[in-house]
Amino acid sequence: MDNTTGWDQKQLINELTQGRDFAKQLQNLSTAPELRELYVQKILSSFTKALTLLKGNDLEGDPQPNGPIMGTDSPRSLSRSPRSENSDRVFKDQERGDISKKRKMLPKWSEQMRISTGTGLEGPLEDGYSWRKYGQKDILGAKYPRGYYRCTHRNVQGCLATKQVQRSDEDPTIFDVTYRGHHTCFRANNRILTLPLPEKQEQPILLNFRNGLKVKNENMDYPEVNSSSFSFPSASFDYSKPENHIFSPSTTLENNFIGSFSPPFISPATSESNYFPVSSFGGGYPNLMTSESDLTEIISANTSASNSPKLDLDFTLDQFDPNFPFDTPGFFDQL
DNA sequence: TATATTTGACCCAG
DNA sequence: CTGGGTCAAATATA
Repeated sequence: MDNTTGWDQKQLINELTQGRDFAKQLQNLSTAPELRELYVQKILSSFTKALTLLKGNDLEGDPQPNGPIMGTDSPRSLSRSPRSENSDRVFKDQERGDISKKRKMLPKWSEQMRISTGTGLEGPLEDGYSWRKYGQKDILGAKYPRGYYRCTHRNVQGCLATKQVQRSDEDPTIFDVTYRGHHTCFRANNRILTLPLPEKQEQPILLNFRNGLKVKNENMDYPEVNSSSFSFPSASFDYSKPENHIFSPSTTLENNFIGSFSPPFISPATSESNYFPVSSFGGGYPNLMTSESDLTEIISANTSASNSPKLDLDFTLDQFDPNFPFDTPGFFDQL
């Protein structure tokens, strides 16, 4: 481990310690849900920083996940045609390398969701997006096969989002869903989530939120760190306490959400059209975050698990204010 | 018909 | 070489 990456062990320890301390404080907080969120924030920040330190700077790359790289589109699908016979593998060359790199760069995170058998919800696990299955594989040591899904709109809009669904060995009610890449397709307005057709889709979604299990950010390189990620029990969210919160309809509502770090605008539905000004997001923060996308992933994943789509009400992208107050006190704090 | 799933083969990273 | 991820022809479904 030559330290060429330049991460400072001391700093790393510091970050981790800080994270631990915040967690402790969080533990001791019996009230003030807002403060709790704040600490969760800080913990996240610390670990994110620590991760960044570990990864070193050579890994960060990829400042623009959805950038023009895609312009080269998938050489595979294009020149793939006749795979049979001879030829075919003649012209793979550099294009392949390109693609595999791309694949590696795609942000990845996973969620575990439990379903109750008998509700009729079994495989698909609706999450508001439309997926198309493109493969299934038996995984070594796993009892159940893993399903591979990609966004339905890949061809039309080049949306590279994919997910894998793996049923747990011992607990068939638990599905491990790993998402990879952002949705770049437009089609998904929150409407889809907010007013999901009849009931078929609604049920699963609600179920997810009910049991909202855990969400973890996965960097592949450090699985151990990931395993220490946070879980958000169903009740991580109680705005049932008016207390001194001014629960006024418009303004405060937003504030409230933001303050408690549950930005509705990053709900699973909106996150795909996630082209909000990144600059304002990571602007003040150097390259501490591996990449904005990474962070975004965490956020969206979290919200998807703990935030009911019903809460989105009529929130639409149109309402999204580009001047979103990221400067909310405590937001990423000193990140 | 068009669109989605199934499924065996292909390809690449480790 | 092996295992995991993907492709695309065949098949199923609307």
